[in-house]
Amino acid sequence: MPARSHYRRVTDELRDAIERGVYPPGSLLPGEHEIGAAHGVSRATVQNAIKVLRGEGLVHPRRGRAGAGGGTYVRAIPQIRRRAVTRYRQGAREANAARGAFDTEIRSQGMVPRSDVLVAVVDAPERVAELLGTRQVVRRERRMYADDIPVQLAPSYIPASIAEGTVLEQADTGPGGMLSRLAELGYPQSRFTESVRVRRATRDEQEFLDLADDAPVMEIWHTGWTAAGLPVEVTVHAVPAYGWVLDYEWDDE
Amino acid sequence: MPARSHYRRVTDELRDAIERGVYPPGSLLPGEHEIGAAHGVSRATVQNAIKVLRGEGLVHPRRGRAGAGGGTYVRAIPQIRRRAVTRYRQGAREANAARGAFDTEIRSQGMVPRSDVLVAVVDAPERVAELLGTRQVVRRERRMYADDIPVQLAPSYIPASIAEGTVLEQADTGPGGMLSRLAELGYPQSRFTESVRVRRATRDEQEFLDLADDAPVMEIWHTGWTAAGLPVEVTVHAVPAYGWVLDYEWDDE
DNA sequence: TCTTATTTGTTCGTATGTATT
DNA sequence: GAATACATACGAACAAATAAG
Repeated sequence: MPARSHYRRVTDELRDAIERGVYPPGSLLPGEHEIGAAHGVSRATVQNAIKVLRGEGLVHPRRGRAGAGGGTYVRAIPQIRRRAVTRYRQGAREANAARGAFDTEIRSQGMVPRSDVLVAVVDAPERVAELLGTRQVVRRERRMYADDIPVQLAPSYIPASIAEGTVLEQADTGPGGMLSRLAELGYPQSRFTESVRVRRATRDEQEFLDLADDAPVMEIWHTGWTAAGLPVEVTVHAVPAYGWVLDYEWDDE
Repeated sequence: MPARSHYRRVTDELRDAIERGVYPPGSLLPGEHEIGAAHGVSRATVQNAIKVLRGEGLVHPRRGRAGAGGGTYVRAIPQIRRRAVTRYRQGAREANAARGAFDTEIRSQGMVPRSDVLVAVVDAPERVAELLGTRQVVRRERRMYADDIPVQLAPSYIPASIAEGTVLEQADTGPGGMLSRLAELGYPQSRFTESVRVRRATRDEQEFLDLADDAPVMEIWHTGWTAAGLPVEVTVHAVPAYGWVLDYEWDDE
């Protein structure tokens, strides 16, 4: 009887318990020995089960003594909806003095947005250089949080010829964010292309997003174009694959 | 320096070997004992490594005697690009007597498309009923292949009031596929919405797409609307998360 | 600062089960 | 039935991380 192997049964039961609130977000799962005893299986089997949940980003173990620090924690997974078409509209970006699309987006879903930015002039990665047609770029590396939970890592690239020496090299780009400033600089964007794929998280992403090392992320390559067909900005969004929903809409022709 | 664990090292080396063509698609990896001997680790460690590759859909073990059947196979992962906006245009769908969007899409990428369809009148799943505003629907369950490799599972739902007794209940919907027939029936679609998320594969999907049971799939909810704002078709595409790239494009306002 | 207790992380060896030819 | 190779499980051991004392 293949039925269901032990570790899958344990996986399902733990997941179920988590989803039904027996172990609410932020709480601690019982220790591995304890779970094993409760289900009548060995610790190795419990670990197999937990490994699956880790890959799903549902739990998040830390070594160390229980009580403080150690144990396997249930993660709060913010389910975030990203409305690609509407989020870039000027009205949305600048509503209530928001600092751009992410700000508005998170707030509209009842969470508190926060983000850090690291700016530098760098050599563009190959694919970015191809898209922008130049190697010299200003990189704005953003790390974003919702309710203080890391939810997105997104470096943006703008040709240095456009951004260098402007407000785009500062952390806070003001109301409406980067797109509003680019428009003021003479590069209003009117067309967007996005490319979505799923891949394993990189080391950096694992660390920042607190993901298991075989956890999937969605990678969104976003390019903004002027009416003349000039690409002026590329952003590579990386988000935990299980935590986001991407919405698109368009008219035929 | 955490000093990579053994199984991660083995994972990386196997993945690297696969990507560099040492083990080409369709070929057989060495047995688990053999890999273990080659890397100086136990079989359990090798299995940990292979489990990761399985989750990525890169390999695909089968039990049974070597030489025929048994062993761990390297999967041919067709990398497929789905151009959401262009694929639904009439010109694209009907080019060269194609049977719809998928046909054209796969052919344009140098592969041979094939698909099976199963049609039935059913009660719509809840979310579908909400979207279409009716419970009675015709379901067209499509299983799609590229170069004879299963690449997509996609049930479509059309209100029974529209589809029942029409060509839409037949397997082959003719040149241009479902959308062209719906247009002829008086329901041309002019607006589309899509919603993308990542989730674990269901049992059915695991089996058909030949995925590990914790493998991620991308789920694309596609809705087609008439100019009057009537939803006439919902399709839920499920594809292996690591094998597809989704392209979108739109103009601002 | 050092030690210690606790908890997860990795590995091994071994055994048994299951699918396939 | 026999042989092969993957699938799961157990028990044990030690490593690494973390915090408390």
